[in-house]
Amino acid sequence: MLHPDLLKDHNLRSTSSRSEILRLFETSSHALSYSDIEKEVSASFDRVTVYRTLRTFLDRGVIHKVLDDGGALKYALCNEHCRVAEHHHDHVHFKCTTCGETQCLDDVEIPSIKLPKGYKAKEVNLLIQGTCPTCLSEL
Amino acid sequence: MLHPDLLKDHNLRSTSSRSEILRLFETSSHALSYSDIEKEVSASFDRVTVYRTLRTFLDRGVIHKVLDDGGALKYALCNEHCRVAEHHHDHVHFKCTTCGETQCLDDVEIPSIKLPKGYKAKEVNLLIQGTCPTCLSEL
DNA sequence: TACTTATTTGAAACAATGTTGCAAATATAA
DNA sequence: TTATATTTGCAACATTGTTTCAAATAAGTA
Repeated sequence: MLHPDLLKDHNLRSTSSRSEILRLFETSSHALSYSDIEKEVSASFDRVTVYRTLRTFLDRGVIHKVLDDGGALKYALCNEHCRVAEHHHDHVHFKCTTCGETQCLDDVEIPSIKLPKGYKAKEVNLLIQGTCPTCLSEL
Repeated sequence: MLHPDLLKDHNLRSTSSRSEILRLFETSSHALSYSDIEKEVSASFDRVTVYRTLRTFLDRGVIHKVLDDGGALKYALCNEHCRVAEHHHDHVHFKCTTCGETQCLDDVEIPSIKLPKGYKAKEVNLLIQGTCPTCLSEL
């Protein structure tokens, strides 16, 4: 499941910060916030480098934003469905309000939404909040 | 359309900061961020009071959060559909990436989403981004 | 391999967003 | 009018995010 050439594929120079941060995304089951990443790499890289790496990954379509209704934005790896080639992006994320983790639900389709006249949609984000299977089973 | 007793209705003491901030929401056609509000009331009230008023309004169900994939969260007045009484909250918002304004689309229904087994939803937020009628007509 | 150049990084400074503790001020009820 | 619980302002702090610029480095070329 690892993509050793994901950087090259996106025309990005291979640097240790990018490889390391990419590895974090590849091995995480849930979306990561800046602070999640900072915790892991603060010994090796500067804060600013983390922010810049995230922005670069976003710009090149390596990761996408994951909405959060709390403090900070989160990010997750793009899959085949959300390549730049696609004419528009749909994302469904589930945030567990108990453990705080947010997962991409790639298999859930957003039914087509009928917008009022005059609105033109480019990107659709659905954030569902509730309790995840793990936390539900621990109640 | 103004609710002079919206504060009393929510068991909130009537203070000038609350009335003023509530008025901003009632007269705005789009969701407001902290900085939108701060711009209007900084001469009269302290920053902290604005943050605390927003939190109080959220806690009491006067306003709800409006997701944004950029800098800061936004807020908008709750309507009849999103009272605390309801067992769960559904929100549809449209953000125009040209003018930056976000509107509540109260008339748009979120079709029911089938979640994978084990997930329990409490709140659903749909953020649609694109171009609003006003900006479309100015192209 | 060594050189060249464009890109990336770290460090410092700054700006915006958001929270907490505490004393002073004020809304409401008696 | 007074008593009390709530709200406010202020100071201090914490987190999140950006910009500038010089130093370091990745990658292509001689």
